[in-house]
Amino acid sequence: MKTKHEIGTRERIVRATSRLMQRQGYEATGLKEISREAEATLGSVYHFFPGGKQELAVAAVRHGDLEFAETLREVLDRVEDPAEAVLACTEELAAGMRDSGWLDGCPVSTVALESAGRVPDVQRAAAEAFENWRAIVSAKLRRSGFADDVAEDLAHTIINTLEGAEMSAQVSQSETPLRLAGRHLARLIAAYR
Amino acid sequence: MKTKHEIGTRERIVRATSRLMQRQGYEATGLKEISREAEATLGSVYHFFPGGKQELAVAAVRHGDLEFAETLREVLDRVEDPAEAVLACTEELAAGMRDSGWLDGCPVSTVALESAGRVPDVQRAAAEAFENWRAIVSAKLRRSGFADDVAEDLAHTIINTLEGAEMSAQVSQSETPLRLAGRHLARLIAAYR
DNA sequence: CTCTCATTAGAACGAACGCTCTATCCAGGA
DNA sequence: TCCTGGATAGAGCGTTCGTTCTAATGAGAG
Repeated sequence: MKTKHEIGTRERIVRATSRLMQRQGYEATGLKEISREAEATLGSVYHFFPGGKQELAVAAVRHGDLEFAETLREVLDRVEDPAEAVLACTEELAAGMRDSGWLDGCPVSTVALESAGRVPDVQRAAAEAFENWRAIVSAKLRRSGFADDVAEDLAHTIINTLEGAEMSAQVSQSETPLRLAGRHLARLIAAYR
Repeated sequence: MKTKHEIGTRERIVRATSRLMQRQGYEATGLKEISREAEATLGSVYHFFPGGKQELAVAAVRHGDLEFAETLREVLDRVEDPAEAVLACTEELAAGMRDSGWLDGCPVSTVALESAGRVPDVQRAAAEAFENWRAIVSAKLRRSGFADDVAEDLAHTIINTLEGAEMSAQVSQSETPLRLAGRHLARLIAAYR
């Protein structure tokens, strides 16, 4: 049975992996570091993830996927107008980034790039994350009256621009890229009205 | 003296490092692998780069910076209309990505994300690369009659959207993100005319 | 109580890591 | 001709890597 009141060991391991890989990436994050951070032993890590580091990274990417999907849904539901809603997303991202001292970027993108062409399972999980986020944005646009194909296409660029601006903001330690992305995406959405 | 006819050892090392880190990132690329790929010995690597892996990564990022700056300038000079020119950039990126079997993404972004908050020298070099590329796009927009501040701001989002779409294209192994980015950026530029 | 098995615990493995070090090579100047 | 110093060469340093393995633990079922 699961430990009743406190958080389960498996979940602690996944969260620690996600947090560490968000900040350091896949290669720079060691299993001993993960087990230390999760307050679990190496034995527990391999008990829950017999597939080792790769299986662990897939779980971490899925965790980051769900995590960001939830905040994305929340912000998009809070603001009615889709252009303003996307703008609100950039504010949210900028705030999170700044508050972490420019340490917490996208929980998926670093691992995604490192795994591309090298660790297929992880790459697939990352692609699924991007696709999930895109679907959330696409649904919002359709709810706001956009035609299906326009919404699908726009959602691609919205997510990708957010990703690019997030990376640029982190590397340059400035909110400007995200603020400009918000303004320009709002204008783009308005242009397709 | 430099070896006369053939390419210099130092240059071979930088190119090998840039190529390997483009595909594998900073952490996954070893110094022995670099020296093997560059057909140089470890002694030569440390002779030219006494600062070790970090100094090597800075040189590799600068190399990727200049490399992409050149193709960017070339494409933007070839097509007069700025919206069509940006579209041409996405075609160029899509072609390069596809032709490499989705292995060669942005020569800077993977290393940029890995180094963020962990290897300041490399992070700075990556930020400078993004800034250089932005300046090239900004100059093109100004040449096409855009006001200075509009050009500066738009250039930010153009580069960041290209980066995001490039990452998405690589991870999903599809040209679609880049094609859509081109179409939407063209529309955005037209909206600011 | 005893049995059972999911879970915890951590020592140990071979391989690879970044880096240091000494030795050698060899073209150009004196 | 000898000397000098940039360049090459690679063995080996200590450390850490991902992984494997055996043993202990401990709560619930019978």
